Amino acid sequence: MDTIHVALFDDSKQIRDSLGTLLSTTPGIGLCGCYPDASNVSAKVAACKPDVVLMDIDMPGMNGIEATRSLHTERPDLPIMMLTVFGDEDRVYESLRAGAVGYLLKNNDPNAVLDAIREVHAGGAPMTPSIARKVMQHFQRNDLSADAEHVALSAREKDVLQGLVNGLSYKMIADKLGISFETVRSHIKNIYEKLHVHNSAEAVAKTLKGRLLE
Amino acid sequence: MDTIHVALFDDSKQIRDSLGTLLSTTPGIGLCGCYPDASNVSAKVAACKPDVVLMDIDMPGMNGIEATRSLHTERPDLPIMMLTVFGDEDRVYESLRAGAVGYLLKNNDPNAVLDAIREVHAGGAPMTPSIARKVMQHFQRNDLSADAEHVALSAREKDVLQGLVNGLSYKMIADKLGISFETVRSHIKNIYEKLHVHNSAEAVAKTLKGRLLE
DNA sequence: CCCCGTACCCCCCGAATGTGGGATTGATAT
DNA sequence: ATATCAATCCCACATTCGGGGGGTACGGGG
Repeated sequence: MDTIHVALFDDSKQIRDSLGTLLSTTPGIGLCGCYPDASNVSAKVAACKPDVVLMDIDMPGMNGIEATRSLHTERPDLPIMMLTVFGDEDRVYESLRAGAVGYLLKNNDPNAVLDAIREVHAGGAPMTPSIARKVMQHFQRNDLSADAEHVALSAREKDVLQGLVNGLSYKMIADKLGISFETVRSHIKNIYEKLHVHNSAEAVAKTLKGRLLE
Repeated sequence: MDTIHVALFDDSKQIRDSLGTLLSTTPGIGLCGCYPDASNVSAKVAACKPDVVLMDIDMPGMNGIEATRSLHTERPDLPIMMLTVFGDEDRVYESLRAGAVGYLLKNNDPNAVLDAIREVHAGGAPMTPSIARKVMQHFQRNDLSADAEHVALSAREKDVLQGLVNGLSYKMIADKLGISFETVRSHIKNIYEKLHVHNSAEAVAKTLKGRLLE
């Protein structure tokens, strides 16, 4: 399978025509679907089976961000790349949060477009440095609190802690793990001591902020 | 201030010489410090006052990742860029988590190095698509749970919830906010109803996963 | 004017939690 | 072999929570 099948969503006929032609005439890349809007996006994608989706951010009806969110929820492994114009960083950022893996500027030169498609298909995430920086800020923000602590929890303690994070009561954790209520309490005591906390809320907060369950 | 001051940490004399020469002879960029190791990194940085730090990942003594973590904790706004060799994605990724904003391949051509420095100084985050994809995966992972919910908490409810996240008991929250214990309980009850949760652990988990306090 | 949401306060009661002791296994390290 | 430690279980006790009521005051919309 060496041809990358691409589906294109864009309300501008001009873009569809120019990008569509580019894609279908490039060896190794094929246009398998071309749509002016993203309504029923999952049905359309199911019909044309693309390897990569190009999605305009601005579209009438269902906009590209919502379509991306919906499609990404359903098909997390299908890479979606946004099409946008220069300077629309906020919405690009929103799109990335919604599940897009990268984006393309519409006025990019044809080679950049093709490169980006190949890159995405190969598992990359093309983006400009300024967007990457925004992403990085979110990415790093959490590590401030529990940075160096690196607590060593046993496997069983992690199970119990995961239960707490999921909002389960001691009894429910016991049932779920097939152990006794008292054992859960024991584990919790040990966990609290290791984390230096005194209640479940603080334990969960420390767990999530410090990514102790990864 | 149009000259970008760069500090360079690398244990290889060859790299220090070649990169150092490149940096000091380029208009608009200046080398303000050049060190073979990252011990006492914050003192060194305080001494030479760089705008951008270039940090080798591999160094004897304190390695570049730890140095980055320490420096980033102390000076979150100082951009740090890692120096590495091709294929070391895991450690690049770790570095980004530790606070670096991007990285450079050591065998990059000189123009790429200079471009990256300028980009970082301008607020960008240069990285290759494959690293960006890794970052994106972490970035997107959280939003799955509480995506569309977007609960509207009142200002006071957020105060109380913040208290829970900080591990405070009802009584401590009451003291901190200068309201009565019973009022805290009222707020908590309302919060639980809005979040559809039944205990503090679940509330904290939902809050942190869904970013409800931003 | 009345309704609704917000913030604030109060009571009761049963269930859950936090903390302080234990104990017993089995595996692993010394 | 002996110590250590994770994992399992148990009890007792005080405190905290969670859910159910109830209330006042204030302000903005309908």
